[in-house]
Amino acid sequence: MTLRLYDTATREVRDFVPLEEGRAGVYVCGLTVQSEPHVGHVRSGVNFDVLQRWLRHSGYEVTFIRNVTDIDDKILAKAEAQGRPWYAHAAVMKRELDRAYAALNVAPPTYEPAATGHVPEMVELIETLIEKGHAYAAEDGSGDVYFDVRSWPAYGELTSQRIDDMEAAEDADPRGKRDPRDFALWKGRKPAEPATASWPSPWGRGRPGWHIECSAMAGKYLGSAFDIHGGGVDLRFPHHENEQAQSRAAGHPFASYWLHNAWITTAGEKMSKSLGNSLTIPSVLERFRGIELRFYLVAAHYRSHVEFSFEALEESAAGFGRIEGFLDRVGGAAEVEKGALPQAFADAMDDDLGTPAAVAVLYDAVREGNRLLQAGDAAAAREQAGAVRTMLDVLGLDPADPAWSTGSRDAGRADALTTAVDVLVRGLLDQRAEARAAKDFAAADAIRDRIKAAGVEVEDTPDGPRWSLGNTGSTV
RNA sequence: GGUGGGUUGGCCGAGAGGCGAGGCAACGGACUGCAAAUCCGUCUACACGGGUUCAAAUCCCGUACCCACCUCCA
Repeated sequence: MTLRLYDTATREVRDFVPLEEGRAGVYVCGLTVQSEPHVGHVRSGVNFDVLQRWLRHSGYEVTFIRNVTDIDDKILAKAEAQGRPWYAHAAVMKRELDRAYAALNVAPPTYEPAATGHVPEMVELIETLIEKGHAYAAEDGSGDVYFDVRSWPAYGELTSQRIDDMEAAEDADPRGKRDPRDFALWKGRKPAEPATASWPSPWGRGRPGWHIECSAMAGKYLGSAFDIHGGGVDLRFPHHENEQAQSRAAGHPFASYWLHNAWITTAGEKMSKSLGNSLTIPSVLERFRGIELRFYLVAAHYRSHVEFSFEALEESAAGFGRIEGFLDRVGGAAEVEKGALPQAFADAMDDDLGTPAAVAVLYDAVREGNRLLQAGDAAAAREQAGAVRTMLDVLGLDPADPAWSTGSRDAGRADALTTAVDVLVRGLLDQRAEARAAKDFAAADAIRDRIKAAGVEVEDTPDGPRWSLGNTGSTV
C-alpha cells in the first residue's frame, strides 16, 4: 500500500504522488508568536510532526517548513500593553513555543522562517501581482495594497465557496478597497504604530499582510510548486484560500495537497487566544509528562475533533503506562533493539495517517509480548519489544529517545534523584525480603505500605521486586 | 444566508455495506503468602424516522441536536 492522504481541496483521500520521486516538500503554517502556546497549537505541531516522521520512515527526503509569524496586530498590541518592543515580545513567545515543541518531541523543521526576515520576498511577490493585474495600491493614500478578488475567477475554489455567497466582513473598512472581500497584501504604516514595525516598500513604509507571508516563504524554500500544505482547519478560509489565490495568480502552481488538522476544544469551546480559556503547555506539563500528552494527541486521528479533558488524558496516560511497563519488564526501552515495523501498522499509517489503528497494532504487540514474557519466552518477547519500540519511534513516542530528557532543564537533577531514591528504596526492599523469607508478612506489608505512601509502587517479579513511581498523577 | 464536519458501548476513541479496532474503568478467573503487574474471559454499541439491499453503524431521503469557517485564530 502506498501513502494516501485526505486532501481538503478535493475532499477525498488520494494517493500521495510527489512532484519529484523520493522527495516531499511540506509547508505548515506555524504560529503567530503572541502568547503562550496551548494544547490546541501543539496538536497541529504534533500531527504534522507525525506526518513528517512517516514520510521520512517511508523513504522520502523531506523538506519541512514551518513558519513563524512574528509581526501582526496582536503582537503589537500585547507588546505595547507590556511596555516592551514588539520584537522582544515576539522573541520571548517564540522561546516559549520552542520549549513546548521540545517538551512534546516535535522535531524542528528543516527551516523555520520568520515573516520579518522575508519582507523583500513579499514585496517582490506583491509587485508581480500588481503587474499581472491582480492587486492594486489603495487610492486613499493609506499605503495599503489589496488583492483584487474579482480579478481571480478561481477565488473560493479551495473552500468551495462563491464570492457572492460570502458575508462581507462587518468591519469591512472600505479604505479604498474595490470589493469588501479584497484582502490586504501590504498594510501602510499607521502613525500610532512603532517605526520599527514598518519596512520600506514601493508603496511607502508598512508591513506585510498575514497571507502574503506564507506564499512568499513557501515559494522561497519549496519552490513555486510543492507537495503538501498543512495547518489547522480554521486556516482554510481565509488564510489558505488567500494564499492559494495569491500564489496562483502570480503564476505559481503552489501546493498539490492540503491537509488540515481538526480542533481540540475544552468544554465544547475551541481553545482560542481571544476566549482566554487556553490550556497552556506549561500548565498541562505540571500534571502530565510530555510523552503522555503527545500520546494522547497521537492516539486520536488528526482530522477528528477532540474534546480535551484531564480525565481523558489521565486514561490515556494509564494506557501508555502499560506500554512503558512492558518495555521496562523486557529490560528497558533503551536496551531493546528496534525491530521491523509490523505491516498492519504501516498500512494504518499509509491510510491517511491512521494513528488510532496504528496504536491498536501497538497494543496488540504489547499484549503478545507480555504473554510471551509470562510464558517464559524472553527472546520472543524481546522481538515484540523491538517492534513496539519501532512503532513508538515512528510516532515520536520512543521513551528512550534522548529528546525526552534533554528537553528538561532538570533532567540531570532528576537522574540524580532517581539514583538516590533507588538506593533508599532498595534498602527497604531488602528488609521486606528478609521479613518475607521469615514469613513475617505483616512486617513485609508494612514496609510496602510505607513505600507506597511515599508514592512508590512495588511489584514482585520472578527476578525480584521492582519499584516505579506510581500513578500519583493527578486526581482531577 | 453560504460552506464544511459531527452524533458509536459506563467513559475515551476507530471503522465506513457482511468479518466483535483499540484503550480506560468495572466484574469473574489464572498467577501471588496478600497485593501489584501480567494474561484469559465478561460487558456485542453506532442520535431518531423511513428507504435501498440477501445483508446497513456504514449507502439514500427526511428529522433533531451539536460544532467549525465565512473577522485575528492550530
